[in-house]
Amino acid sequence: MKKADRAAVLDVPALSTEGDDAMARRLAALAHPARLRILRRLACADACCCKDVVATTGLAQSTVSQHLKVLVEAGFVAYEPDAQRSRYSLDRRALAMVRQDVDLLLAGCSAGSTCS
Amino acid sequence: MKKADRAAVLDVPALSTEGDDAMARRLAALAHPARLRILRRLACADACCCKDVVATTGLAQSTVSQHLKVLVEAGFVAYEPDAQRSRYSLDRRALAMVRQDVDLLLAGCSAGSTCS
DNA sequence: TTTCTTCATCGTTCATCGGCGATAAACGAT
DNA sequence: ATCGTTTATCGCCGATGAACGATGAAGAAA
Repeated sequence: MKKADRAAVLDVPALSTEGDDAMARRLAALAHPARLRILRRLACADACCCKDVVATTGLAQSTVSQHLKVLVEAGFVAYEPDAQRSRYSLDRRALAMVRQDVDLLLAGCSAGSTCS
Repeated sequence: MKKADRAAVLDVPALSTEGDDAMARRLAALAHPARLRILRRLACADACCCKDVVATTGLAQSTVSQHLKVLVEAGFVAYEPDAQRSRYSLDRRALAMVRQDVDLLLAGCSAGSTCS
C-alpha cells in the first residue's frame, strides 16, 4: 500500500473521533510515575511550591519543574506565581475529566459498538 | 542537594504507592491516538487480523503491528495466531481496569487526602 | 511446486522524553 | 547593596518512541 492510498483511507471519518489526540495528550501527561506522585502531593495542600514537591520526589529541582510544567500544560495543575515562589495547585475538576475520557473510551469499545 | 540525599528521600515510603509504575505503563499504552483508534476498531468484531486494522488506520503494516504489540503487552488486547493470520481481540476486562486506576488516582487526590 | 497473502521482525531515521547540572532572574531578608 | 532562597530555563546526553521499508517465515491457494 502506498502512502497516498493510506492518506486517502485516513481521511475517511470512520472512527476518527477527532478527540483522540486530546485524550492521548492528557493520558500521556499522567503516564509517568513521578507525575502521579506529584499530583497526590499537590492534593495534600491548597498549593505547593516547587521546592515542596522536590522534597517528596527525590528528583532534581529542574526535573520537578519540568514535570510540573507538563501537568500545567495538560491542565491538571494550576500555576500562579507568588513572590519568588510558585503556587501549584491541583485542578480536581480537570483530573475528574479523565474519568470521562476513560468512560468514553469504554463506551466506544463496548460490546455493541459498531464501526459504521 | 546531592544525589545521595535525594536517593535517601526517595526511599521514604511517603506516597510511593508502588503501583504507580504499573499504572503509568498502562496509561502510556493508551496515550497514543492510533492505539485508541485500534482499540475501537477491535471492539467492532470478536477478532481482527492485522490487515483489517491497517485498513482503518492508514498506517503502514509494520507500524500497526508495533502498536498492536504494545497493546498486547499492556494486556488490553489478546493475541492468538490463526493460520497465516493473527487474531487480535479486545480484552474489555483489562480495559475496564484503567477505570479503576483512574478512580484510585482520584481517590488519592481527593480533597481530604493527606500526605501522612 | 509455485504463487500470493499475511504477518512479525529487523534496521534505519527522526523526534521526543527524562534526567541532570548550570545559570540567571526574581524576590525576601539582612 | 548584598546575600540566600526559589524557580524557570538552557544545553546536554542517553534512552525511548514512532514511523517507515525491506525481508523472511508461515500458510492458503493456484
